[in-house]
Amino acid sequence: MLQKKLTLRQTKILEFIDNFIRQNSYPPTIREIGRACKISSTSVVNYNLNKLEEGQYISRSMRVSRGIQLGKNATANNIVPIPLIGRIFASEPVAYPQASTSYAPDETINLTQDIIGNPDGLFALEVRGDSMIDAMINNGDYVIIKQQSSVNNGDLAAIWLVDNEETTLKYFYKEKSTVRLQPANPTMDAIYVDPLNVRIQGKVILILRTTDSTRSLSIKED
Amino acid sequence: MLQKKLTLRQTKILEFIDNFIRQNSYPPTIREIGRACKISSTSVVNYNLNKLEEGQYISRSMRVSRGIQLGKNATANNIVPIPLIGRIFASEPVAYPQASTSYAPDETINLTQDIIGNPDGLFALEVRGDSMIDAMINNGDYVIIKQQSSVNNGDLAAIWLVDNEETTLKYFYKEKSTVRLQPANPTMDAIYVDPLNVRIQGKVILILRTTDSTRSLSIKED
DNA sequence: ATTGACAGAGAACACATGTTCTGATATTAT
DNA sequence: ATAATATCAGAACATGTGTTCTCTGTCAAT
Repeated sequence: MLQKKLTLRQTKILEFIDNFIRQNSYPPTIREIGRACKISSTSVVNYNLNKLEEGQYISRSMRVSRGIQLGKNATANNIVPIPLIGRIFASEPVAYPQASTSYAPDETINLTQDIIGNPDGLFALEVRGDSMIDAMINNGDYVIIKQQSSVNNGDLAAIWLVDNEETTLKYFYKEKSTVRLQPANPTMDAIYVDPLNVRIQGKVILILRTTDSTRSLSIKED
Repeated sequence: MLQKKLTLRQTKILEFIDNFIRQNSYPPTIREIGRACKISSTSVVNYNLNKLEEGQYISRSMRVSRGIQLGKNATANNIVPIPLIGRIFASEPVAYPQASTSYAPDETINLTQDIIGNPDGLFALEVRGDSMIDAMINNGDYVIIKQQSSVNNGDLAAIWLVDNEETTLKYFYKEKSTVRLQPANPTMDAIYVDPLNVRIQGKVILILRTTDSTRSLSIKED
């Protein structure tokens, strides 16, 4: 899809719509747009809105007041709720999210789609204890993990070590006959384990750390 | 604030508004609500909307079509755009966001309000190089900082060291006559500096790390 | 210079929409 | 039971709001 060039006025209108929705959580009317962008005529606003719709910057619902939505060529910031399904301790397995269609976990972490990308199969874990310090992850951090049973070389993965009966977060490298697990902290040495000993639980997508001790990460609870 | 009990009709209305907004990204009109909830009279819808507003489930903009927002007793996840104003290098000062009213930065990081709390005075920095590794912050991480000229003891702060001419992120402790800057990594020692040598630039609220190498943190650019 | 496409201004129209009034019915307290 | 209060229905009203029409001005191509 060719991205059409916008006139100065159209950019101004688009920005105003974006800000207006962010501020009021409902879209502006044609006249409100005109007032903000110094356009006296409603038809001119209407004209430019149609141009914006042609370029997929917005989409309009005809004959509907405030019937403007931001299109895919504007900033699309959908909120994605990520279920917080547990905490990583040193020696406990990670509980998987049940594949229930109507997931309604007690706690969720809300992020925007532009940060986490495809939200499918994502879940969040809270890190407890210092067991993950070799991955440069602190006590209290949240890790957002994409659930998958294999990862590429170099990915930071959540790995269940069968023998040790513990989950660690390390960079994964498959070598000839062993698996090298490289801590993120360069001052620490890698460990080498038998492939049969590793169960890949997922790939770490994001690490979230709130550093304000006066208020912990506020999470929606029921 | 006491949570008022809702009638069946009010719950139905609230649910409809929630779904409608999720689907259309603009709020419904009074008549649309009435049609969906089988209420023939607009005044009855209006009446119940006022009740919902009293209970903080929604808030209304008087005399505005579709002037309904979900209140704090409903699910309220406002997206907060945080301007990305620069990158921390080892030996460069941090540029502050200009206090322009019409802020329209080239790049923003979008988070939800429940994560970052009060969005005032927030800005984001990208960490470049390994200079922050003693704060357990990696190259490529994003730090979200609340702009303030003083911090409490124990806060993780962005500090400009005048003599060294560099910005570091360290835990701040004011002691009798010196300032102790404690790295987050417990294997590293604290440094002690003269209070006159430190310029507090802000307090670190959040650290964001994308670990997926195949896709970097996508940020809105113009 | 002439044309045609594009952008804009202003006015008018039709209808959508929030508001308000009167009165009826249900629910609750005393 | 009776009064008081809450909820509802219907209608009427004023204004908000999208749409459309005509006319004007700008700018590039011929």
